Amino acid sequence: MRRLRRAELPSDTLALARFLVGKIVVRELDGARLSGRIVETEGYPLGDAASHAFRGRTPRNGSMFLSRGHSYVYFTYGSCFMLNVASEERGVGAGVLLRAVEPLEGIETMQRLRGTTRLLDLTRGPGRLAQAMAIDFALDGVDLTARGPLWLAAARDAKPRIGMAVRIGLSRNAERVWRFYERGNAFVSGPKALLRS
DNA sequence: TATGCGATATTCT
DNA sequence: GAATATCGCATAG
Repeated sequence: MRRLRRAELPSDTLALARFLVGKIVVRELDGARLSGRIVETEGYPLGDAASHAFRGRTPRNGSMFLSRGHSYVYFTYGSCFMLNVASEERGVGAGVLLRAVEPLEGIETMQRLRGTTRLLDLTRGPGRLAQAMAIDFALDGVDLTARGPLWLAAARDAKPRIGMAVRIGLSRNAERVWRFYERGNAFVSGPKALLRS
């Protein structure tokens, strides 16, 4: 697999959210390799009231202000880690949430980490995806375009057919169509009724 | 298949 | 003290 270079990443948050669908997340864990093909993302662009960066920089969201291609990992609902990709220039706070992947390598390890063998429950949804790939605060702020424990790889197959939909679980800016997904892929999370195109 | 609710901790008000 | 970029189990239809 070929690692993505920072220069390949679109420098606009929503363009990056669309670009990442079909790309691959790779997790190097104790010499083993876990990987998954991204099938669903959400953009949290500059000025978005639903973005963690909206009210400025804090200790929690600092990684959103790194240059694009760095990870931003946060914890919510008392039990779920979420993996995001910082999406703008250094000093600007914005990001793309990775909501779901399709498991490729290391499925047995993911099953152990998740405590289930059901393939569809492994990485469908942001909290599950983080658990399946052993992602926590230790991976916050990592450069995903460099060699390391977590990185992004180029797409393996042809460009996916991309659909758009509203984001999940928000109250502010909930009507914005800033979720991107691969059409027809069973690993896309959320109610089918929200898929608009 | 669809909807509802409790668990859980970090952050900001 | 309230809200939250969720999950998994429960119940009903």
